[in-house]
Order: sequence, then structure tokens, then C-alpha cells
Amino acid sequence: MGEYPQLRADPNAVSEALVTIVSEIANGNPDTWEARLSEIAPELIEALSVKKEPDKGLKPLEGAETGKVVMRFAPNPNGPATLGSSRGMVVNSEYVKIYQGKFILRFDDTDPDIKRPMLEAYTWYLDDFKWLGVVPDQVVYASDHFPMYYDYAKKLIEMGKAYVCFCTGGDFKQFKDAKQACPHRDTSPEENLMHWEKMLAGEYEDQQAVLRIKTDIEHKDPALRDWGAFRIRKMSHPRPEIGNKYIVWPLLDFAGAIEDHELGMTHIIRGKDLIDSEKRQGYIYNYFGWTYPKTTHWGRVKIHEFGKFSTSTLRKSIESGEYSGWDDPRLPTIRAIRRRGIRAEALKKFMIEMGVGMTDVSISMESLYAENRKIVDPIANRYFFVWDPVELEIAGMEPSVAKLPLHPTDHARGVREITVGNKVLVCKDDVEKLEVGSILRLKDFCNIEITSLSPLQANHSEVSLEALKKAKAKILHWAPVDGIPVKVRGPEGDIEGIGEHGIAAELDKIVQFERFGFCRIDAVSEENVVAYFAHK
RNA sequence: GCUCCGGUAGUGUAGUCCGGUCAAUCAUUCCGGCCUUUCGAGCCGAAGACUCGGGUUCAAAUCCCGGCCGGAGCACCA
Repeated sequence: MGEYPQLRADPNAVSEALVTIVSEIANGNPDTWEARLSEIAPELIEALSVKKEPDKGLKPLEGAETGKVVMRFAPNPNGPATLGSSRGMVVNSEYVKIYQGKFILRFDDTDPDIKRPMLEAYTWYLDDFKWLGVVPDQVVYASDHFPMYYDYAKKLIEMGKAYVCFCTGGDFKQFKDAKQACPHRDTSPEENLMHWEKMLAGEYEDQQAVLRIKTDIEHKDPALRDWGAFRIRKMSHPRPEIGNKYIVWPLLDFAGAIEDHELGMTHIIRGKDLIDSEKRQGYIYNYFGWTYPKTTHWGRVKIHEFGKFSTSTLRKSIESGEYSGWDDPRLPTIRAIRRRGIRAEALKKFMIEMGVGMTDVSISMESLYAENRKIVDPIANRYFFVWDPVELEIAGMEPSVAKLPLHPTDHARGVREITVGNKVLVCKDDVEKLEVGSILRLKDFCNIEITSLSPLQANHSEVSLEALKKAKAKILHWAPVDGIPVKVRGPEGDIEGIGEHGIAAELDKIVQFERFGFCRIDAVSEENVVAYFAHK
């Protein structure tokens, strides 16, 4: 009826007719349905075989024209990119790709104090983008643009739309909450200009004055009343190019507003904590007669596996040595998951499928791991890694070379060879479930029967495959006694054991340690191998 | 306190703008089975949701009002 409005005239008749028709159809069978359909609506036959596909990927951007979209990702580099930030990196850049627009990476680095930028983090962001396969069309440093900000500030003062306020934070809040103008609000533009020059010249104390944007002091939403645009902080900036050049710092809403206009931004997607920014910045846009970009906001992302964490507390934990660095496998940073062997494609897909919604989401790493597994499973070579190794002696075993497939289905990849004497290593976990008389299979090697638990000994067994299956014999992985020590660093901590020598040839590759999980080989030396655990 | 926003299976999402094709999509997780010389992968199957209450309507996940729950902003942080 949505499609044929004329039917709405008599909905009851339509529904009665439907009942009759449906019961008629129910008496038929699929073949007659299809025959009848080709009579009355042959064009629909094809639709029978088409599965209903949901909309995948990102929804169209409102008002977006191919070739004209300009978007940005604007982090403060006060720490490395996290899984949370990657949403902005992926979604913004992906939209730009769809519309063949321009993507800008802008460092919003104008707070030298509370969220002081970290010099290394600038590079890390660039590096993480490279990993994602995204090349920003332009990289912008807000801290390069102080003169421009000052310029616009001056204009606003001259227009009577901004004033220098000497209230303390608390005093101003009282005025604001009471919808009252503070004593400085009605100062003349000339006088304000003078105060502003003095601010810039360093004639006022740290935090003695702030430049405010005049909005509507009686606005029903207290968040929008006369907001601060510049403050005085007599501090240096971490970038050597900036250093001690400035003491009057623009705040986010001001710097962001100017930047977005100057850079010709057409669309902005960001967290919903910035939802009021648009309204605040809207005043500036109105004063200058600019058009605000189209905005979209998303909710907070929480990850089950990683509790709450803040960049500042994390930094302390790293400095105290609790974590090995910003890429410690226990951390939700991009650097960490990269090191663990999560593929950029998996992260992208994961973020894109999460879409852009205002609801707060609470996600599990499992979904990301599932995406990654699909990518990595076909390419990862298999190896044995025995944790908590225990020696197992096999009586009467002649030294031999075991040949094992590098991949269970892709046989073209060839085999790995392990030289074995009459002893192998097996996991303590497995040993604990054994008893004398247990028959089991050493994977891709031989069948054995346990003859003693302490010391652990076994006889070579000639049971057939069928008998083995019938007995539901365990299949154990194993390692040569002279194997290479392997240390696996993972979200749950470190695990050490012995692996086969072939692992040493897989530096920087992702492999699967059978019955253990996927790992990225992070370091190889004469004495040992360090692997980072990705997921099961 | 003031202002704004949101609520679809365990989790994430599609559908909500513009009511009917929704007996509600897809993915993940969990469970069962098949296959397998990995406890992996794959294949098959099953389970699982419209926050609640009113209203409008022939018809409500969809529109309206109220409640409940959750989040955000009210910084000289971003």
C-alpha cells in the first residue's frame, strides 16, 4: 500500500483479498508458483534467486558531491592513536575515498599544558595512517597558525563580537549560570583591542585574562553562553619550531572553527562530546557569514577487553615500567595491535561495519579478531610451539626427520622438516590428562602408547588411523628437544616455551602456533624468538 | 541544577527520515552436527531483539506524548 496509494481507499478489502490469495497459493507448490509468476510478472523471476543483501559499508554522506568532499581527522597528538581514534581515521578517510575528495590530517596541538602534545606521537599518527593505507592529501599543524588565529580574533573584537574577560573561572561561571553579563562584556571594541594587544605582549599574568566570544548570555543552554576562545599560558610548545613563540593559546572551539573554514571542510564526523561545538562555533560562522560544514556525530566506544584508560594514566604506567611501551600488547593502541599482527584491512572492515551511530557502543575484540582470522588463516604458516614443555621419551624410536605441512590445506606451500631423536617435548597441560596405556597421536609424526608417567615414557604404537579415531585418541603437537626458545607476549601476559626451528625464518610474518593461536614473529636472535600474540 | 542526544538478539549493525514489502538484515558470540592427523579453518543447523506505558491509524520498530534507562555538554582540555 505504500507503493500503490490508491489501494488505501479500502484497506479492509485489500486485506481480505490477500487472505484469499495467500490461502490459494498455500495449496500450490514451488513449481506452480514459479510457472505462474513467469506468466504474470516475468521480470520478478530473477528476484527469486537474489538473496536479500543488507546495505554494507558506509551510508551516503548528506549533500556530498563526488570530487568536492573535504574531510579531516583532527587528533591532539598527546599520545598515540588508539582503537578508539582509529574509528575517526578509518571512517573519515574512507568517506573521502568514496567521494574522491580531499583528506586532511590536522594536528590540533594548541594546548601546551593539560593535553600537551607528545613529539613522537606526530610521527606515530603518520605511521599509523601509512599502515592503514591512507595517504592524507594534506597534513596541517594547528600550532603553525597562531598569526591567523590572532588575526581573526582581532576582527571579532573590532566587530564587537569578542571581549577580554578578567573574571576568574569561578566568577564567570556564577555570572553565566545566572544569565548575567560579566563586568567586562560591554567594554568598547577600542578598549578590548588594547587589552588584547597587552595580552599578546605578555603584560598580563598567566591565566589572568581570556578572550571570550559573545554569544547570547541568556541562552537557555548554559553550554553556549559566551565561551572562551584564547587563554594565557606562559609555557613552551613541544615542537621546536614553536617553542616559546607564543603565550596566548587558542582553545579548541576557536582554532577548530577557523581551521575548518580555512581548509574548506565540507563534512565533519566526530564524537558526540563535540556536539555543542557546532552551536558554539556557529556564532563565529554567523559573524563572518560562513557556512558550517555538515556534521555527523557518533557515540562512545568501549571495548570489553580493555577497561577505561586515559592517555595520562597510561603514560604514568609506561614510565613506571608497568608496560613496556605504547605498543605493549596489553594496550589498546594501534601500535600494539599492529605489532600483534592485526591487519589494517581487518580493522578497517570492523570500523566500517560499525558504522556511524549516536549510540554508545560496547564492543568486543572478538569481532575484530574474527575479521582478522579470515584474512590471516589462509596465509599463516603452521608451527609447533610447546609451552610448559615436558620431555617425553619414546622407546625404540630411531632418529628420523618428520615432514609436516606448512599449511593444512595449501599443500603447494611445502613442508617443514624436524629432526627427531627418541625424545620430544609436549605441553605439561596435555601430560596431566594422560594415564598409562593412553594411546595418542603426535601430530604429523607417529602414534604412541604411554608406558610411564614419571618419567614420561611411551612405546611406538602401530595402531591404524581408524582405530585411533575410534579410540578418540588425542592429537598432540610437539617440539624437538633442541628446539628454539620462544617467548610469546600477549594481552594476558607472557608465555614461554620451545618451538621448532623453522619459526626463526618467519620474522615479521604472522604464523599459527597450532593449538595455540595466531602470532606475529616480532624478533629473532641466536638464542630465542619473540612472538606477539594476536588471537586464537 | 540547566541543556542536548540516544535506547533493535549476549555484542555490533540494517530497517526509523517518508507507517503497510518486518513473521525484522547481516556479522560476531554461544550451542549442536559434519569434516579434519590443530582444541584452528570450513560447511550445515539451532537459539536469540524492536526499553516500557499510553495515543493516532484499517495498520506502528517506524509518527505523537509520558515514564524508565543510558550518554554528552555546561573548562582558561581536546
